[in-house]
Amino acid sequence: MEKPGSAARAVEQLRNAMINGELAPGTRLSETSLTGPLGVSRNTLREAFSTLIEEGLLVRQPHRGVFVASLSPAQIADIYRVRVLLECSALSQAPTDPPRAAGLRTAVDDAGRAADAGDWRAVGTANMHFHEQIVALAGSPRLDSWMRQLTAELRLAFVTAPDPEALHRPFVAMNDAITSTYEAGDAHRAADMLRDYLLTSERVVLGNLP
Amino acid sequence: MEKPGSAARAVEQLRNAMINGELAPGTRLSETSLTGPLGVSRNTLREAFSTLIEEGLLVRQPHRGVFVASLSPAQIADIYRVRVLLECSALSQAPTDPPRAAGLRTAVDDAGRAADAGDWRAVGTANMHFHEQIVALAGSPRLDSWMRQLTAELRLAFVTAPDPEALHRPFVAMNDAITSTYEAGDAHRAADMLRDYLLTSERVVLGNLP
DNA sequence: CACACAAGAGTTGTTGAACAATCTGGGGTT
DNA sequence: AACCCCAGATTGTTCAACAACTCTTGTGTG
Repeated sequence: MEKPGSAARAVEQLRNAMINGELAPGTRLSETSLTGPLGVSRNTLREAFSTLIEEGLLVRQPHRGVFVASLSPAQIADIYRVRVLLECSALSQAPTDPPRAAGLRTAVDDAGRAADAGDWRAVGTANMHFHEQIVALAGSPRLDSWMRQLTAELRLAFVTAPDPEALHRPFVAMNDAITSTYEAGDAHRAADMLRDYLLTSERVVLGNLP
Repeated sequence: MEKPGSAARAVEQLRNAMINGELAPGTRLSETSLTGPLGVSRNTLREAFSTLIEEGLLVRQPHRGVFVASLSPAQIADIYRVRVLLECSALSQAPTDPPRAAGLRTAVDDAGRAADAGDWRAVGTANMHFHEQIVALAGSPRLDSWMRQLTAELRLAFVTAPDPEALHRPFVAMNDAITSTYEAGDAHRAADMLRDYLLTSERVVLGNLP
């Protein structure tokens, strides 16, 4: 068993609070007023801030404080540009003989179950997991880490969306179709589908901003 | 003018010390014994460590200390896999009408001058700058940031090389050729050349490990 | 009324010290 | 040689204090 350590625990709590929407983008995180609820000292809290800043979930304005990151349309467009590059490359170069679709399939199934239950936040989580699994096909730990960072940041754009169902539902079926195409051995066609998928996803996300 | 702040200054000093080879990979950085030379307190030093760990230049072994990262052959192979993906994509999709080769050209010139002077460390710096400029063609701030991180880590593999000339000299001419091909408007051929370039570079780096 | 400016409060940046938790190395025992 | 235990050293964490900076407020001046 791992022993998280106070700093790592604070990081986890803050990250979950942001993903669950309890901390809206743009809100200021005061150091002194957070030491109490998190039960850590100011120094440890600053260390937790540092890692979250490196992950892009927080931004620091010197001598002014740290704020929950809020993505501009330009930043979202940048994220999708990178996603197209990473995911399509990984999928089109993935082995097809045999295909390694186990991770994709479980993510798709999770998304389907969550959609049936109407839990759109869980659908979003499963969808992000699906895309992380696509990048995992490249077999690069570094790309995996970067992709996790991308999905974490992108979720900040989800929590403020007024219509989460519109944001996540259309993509469950697309995930299934892409996975099936890849399982059938046609990685390049799956990658083409994925590219279209990402472009429409970008439009949907940009259309759901405040 | 910017006012770096103590933590940022310590980060800069440590990073330069690593790039210049004064801190060999694998050496242990004791907290107490570094507060003196850097003139910062232990807490500030730990914050500096945190950022360098996030950048991949240091690694922390819990309750044992922080060490200068040393790249395993597998990690170097991973870096080159990612470089091929990023750089070749950026170059093949770069605009050719007109080509935006100004940044590339200045980096090539810098490398040439440093090679004439026999300053191989400066040649390596200019070469890394060349590749950062290639990724910059994609126009993505995020990719720029990731690429800077890659080059910084890769330099850790350079400082221990027994023959720095063999590590950097062959690539000055190749940079020139790739830039000329791109300037002539053939981005795809330039990308193909770059791919071969990177594969041979990987072999050279792996052959120059301790 | 509009505006510049100074004082004040509040927050962040940094330091130093203290204590707990953990690793390291050596000595003794079997 | 293998094992156990202990002292020393180092890291992990917290606390308290002060300096540096920002923002707000209030005041005086034109």
